[in-house]
Amino acid sequence: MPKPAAPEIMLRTLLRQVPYLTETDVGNFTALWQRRVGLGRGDFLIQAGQVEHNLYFVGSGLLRIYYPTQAEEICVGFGYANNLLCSFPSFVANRPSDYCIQALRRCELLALTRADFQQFVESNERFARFWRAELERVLVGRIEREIDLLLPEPERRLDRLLKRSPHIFQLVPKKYIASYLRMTPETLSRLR
Amino acid sequence: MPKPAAPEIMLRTLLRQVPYLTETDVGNFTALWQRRVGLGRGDFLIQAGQVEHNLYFVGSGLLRIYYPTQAEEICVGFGYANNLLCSFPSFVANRPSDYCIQALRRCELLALTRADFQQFVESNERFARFWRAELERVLVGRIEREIDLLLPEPERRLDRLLKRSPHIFQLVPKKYIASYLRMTPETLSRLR
DNA sequence: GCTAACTCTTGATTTCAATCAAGGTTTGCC
DNA sequence: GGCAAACCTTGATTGAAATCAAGAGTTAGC
Repeated sequence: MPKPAAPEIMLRTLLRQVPYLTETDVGNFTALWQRRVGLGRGDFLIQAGQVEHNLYFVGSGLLRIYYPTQAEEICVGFGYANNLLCSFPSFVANRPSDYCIQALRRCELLALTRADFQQFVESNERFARFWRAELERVLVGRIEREIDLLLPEPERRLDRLLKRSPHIFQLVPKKYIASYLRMTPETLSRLR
Repeated sequence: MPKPAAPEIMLRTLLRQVPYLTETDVGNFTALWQRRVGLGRGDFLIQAGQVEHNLYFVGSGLLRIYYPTQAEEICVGFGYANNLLCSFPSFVANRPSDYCIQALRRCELLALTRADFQQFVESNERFARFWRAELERVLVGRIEREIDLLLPEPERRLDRLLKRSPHIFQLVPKKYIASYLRMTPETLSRLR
């Protein structure tokens, strides 16, 4: 296996794929991601009630985003290597998070503050366009995910996830996938 | 009851609330909404398989957005007066819609083509900011809706909708609300 | 205003996923 | 490498919501 590239390199490489961002844009933006965050298994990136002040880039590791209720913890998403991650409603509205984000294994992240991020978006028209496209992409993903959750049959929900994100079955412990699919680990196990 | 204002007036009035849009921005934008669409009860604004070329503004009436499956029609949202409406994934990605949008009663809409819309967003930085803020707002709404759907108890799902959107219980036939809440009309009825 | 279609409610029964329980396996950590 | 904790699977039972069914109430359209 190749040694994973440093997260900064990977972030820069990914941004260079965006055709309308200039090399200067990419350089200026990646320069803002100064803070490195390391997490061990079980550590929290954010707990419910805290305000999310940062956007993160996952260099390596795996995290889960969950909504804690009195009865249970409902898994609503995962953080993978080479993806952005934050408690989004808290980040954009600057209000306490309803969600917890927890490392499921050792993780390495880069962090960028909301203030730096917002200032950059406001000051760079091309980057604003990039962010708009990202928002649209994520929103479309959420809308598709809504269908997954509305299907009454556990089997159809599983089918859709298998089609859309087969890789998570290799990465993520089944019990979290079960929660994400709104079923018990037993039900998921029996469907396989 | 006051006679409802013409949809153009209402659209203009709403946009004027946005502090960073100038009067000229508002005027230029509303001028693009030329086409009026009238629908009768049961008519379709779009059917699954068609590509959504328009963004709509609902002047009056009520519509449902649903995902048709072989077994059933799953309701994923509603269109109300004074709101924007479209089959979003189809509209932004220019691909066939997975959804149908149907009038539940007589409706009056304004339409704007994707081309006109995109061109305006690209050409007006203030408006691009407005659209970005809209995307963030809608995305946060979707994320909250996801929790609603993940709650295993029908009662808790109903509770959350009652808190978030009590008005829909006055506007929308219960059977569609039941589908939206992932339960049968019988279950919804018994919970009340 | 009348009629027909649609809607909502209530009751009886069935079904399927949750729960409870236990054994075997894998993973993480010292 | 070995131990402990976490994880996955399988089986038996339970329970809550779906389904089936019927009747009352409401709405839309002529």
